[in-house]
Amino acid sequence: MPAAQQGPRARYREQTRAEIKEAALRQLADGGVAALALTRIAKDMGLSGPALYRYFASRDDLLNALIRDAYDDAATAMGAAAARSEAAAHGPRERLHALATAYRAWAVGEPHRYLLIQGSPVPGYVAPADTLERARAALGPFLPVFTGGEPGAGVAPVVAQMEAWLTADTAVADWVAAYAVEAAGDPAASARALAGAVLAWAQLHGSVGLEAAGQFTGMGHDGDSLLVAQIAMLADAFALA
Amino acid sequence: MPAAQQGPRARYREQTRAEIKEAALRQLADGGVAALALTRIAKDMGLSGPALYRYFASRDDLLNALIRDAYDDAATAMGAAAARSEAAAHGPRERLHALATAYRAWAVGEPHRYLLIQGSPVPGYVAPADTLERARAALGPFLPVFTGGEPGAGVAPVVAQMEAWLTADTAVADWVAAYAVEAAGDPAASARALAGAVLAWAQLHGSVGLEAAGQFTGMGHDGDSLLVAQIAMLADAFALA
DNA sequence: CCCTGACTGTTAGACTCCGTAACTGAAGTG
DNA sequence: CACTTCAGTTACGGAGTCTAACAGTCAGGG
Repeated sequence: MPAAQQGPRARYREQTRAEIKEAALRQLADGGVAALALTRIAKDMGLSGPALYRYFASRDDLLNALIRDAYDDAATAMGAAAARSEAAAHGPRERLHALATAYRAWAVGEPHRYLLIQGSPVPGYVAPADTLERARAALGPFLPVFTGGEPGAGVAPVVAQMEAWLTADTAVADWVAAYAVEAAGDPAASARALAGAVLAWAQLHGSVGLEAAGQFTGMGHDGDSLLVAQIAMLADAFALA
Repeated sequence: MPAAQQGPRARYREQTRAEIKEAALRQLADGGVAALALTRIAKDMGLSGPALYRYFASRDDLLNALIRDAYDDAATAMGAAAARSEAAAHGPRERLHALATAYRAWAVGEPHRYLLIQGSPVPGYVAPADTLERARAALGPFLPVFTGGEPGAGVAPVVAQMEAWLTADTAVADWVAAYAVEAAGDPAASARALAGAVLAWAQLHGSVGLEAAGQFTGMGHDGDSLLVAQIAMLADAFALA
């Protein structure tokens, strides 16, 4: 829905919202979530304090908007990587590699945004419903990679659990069906896909999350080779070609 | 150094510091880092605001103390698990399993403390020097597990990088030598140990970090089976017995 | 035994930030 | 052209960090 012909007022409003989010991301980049202060943003923009409340109901509201944007951004990055790899007629192993690399590139390119969506949440925090959908869009491209895999003994329990989850939660089943089209109607293949994607998520968060949090600074390896090793293990566990 | 015969004043001081940290952990547990407020702690303890500054120079100082404690706690938990597994004469694979399970148990038992040490840091934050040492103490028990492994092709690049790191950083070499006594003087075995430990760290953070951050709530699997699958992959990659 | 000094606590206050209330001016809209 | 909507303002209350100045108290040396 392009806000183009929404009237000049609405357009200006969207523009200002975007400008606020830009300033917020700058503050986020140096100083973390704690450093994001509405008053400071206002000062940066030449506005005065409460004016921002015309655009965002609260600091949390702004933060949620940033989270949404980050998910969307990550999802499009992953979708693009999937399309590229698809176009290159890669095999599953190579596709997994491409997706993982894209994931890491996005995350370490903007670590503050990665930490925003995958970092420490407030204990009481419950993500808005659409967040779950966006997260699924970001991880969806991993699903079709594993449909043709042959899970080894180590990961078999996870596959079994996923099969149960698929029957219990239709939303998840729909998600899997939407991305892993080959597996549609095949419970075993769907469970494989889901298990692979979840494991990929965990593997990725392992190295990428630590790297984004700066835990690797001063260490004698680069995050890329670590990630490559992790996804190689995962590909082996599913006997990907 | 037991503060027992340090005079009654110093003893009382330590006791109050501990009491403050307790209250701080309670606030941390429900509400996250953002909810930790010195004034509220003071109110909880029947004190009034600035009194706490007699015990901690600042909010950050208190936070650092909590981080130190958390590392120490995690390190002793891991050390105990290692000792238990050693006593049971477990093989490397079983030892890895025991260590990983202990790691997860500590982390999900007190997720706020795990997130405190492995979660999102402030961008400009530089850990105090002793933190690195404590982190090494927590991860050290993983080192000896991998000395006898045979790294497969997927993880070989990481092993190679670790070998280079070991020659470049004597502190790391000392750390490895201290925990992986079998590998002392054997560069290849030391590199294997280091690579295994770093990969184990990444694997663990993958599932445990996501679980501690609450990302698995409402999902159809338990964190334990995911972790078990991940360490099985790692054990396979090093061909552990 | 008492006196001194260090230590623990207090209140007052400066500063920052979030968020609300009430008001003002200037657009867009009928 | 009148009217309404909306963006912006100042004023304010509440919470939090931290400093400053001051008061009571207790340990330990002369």
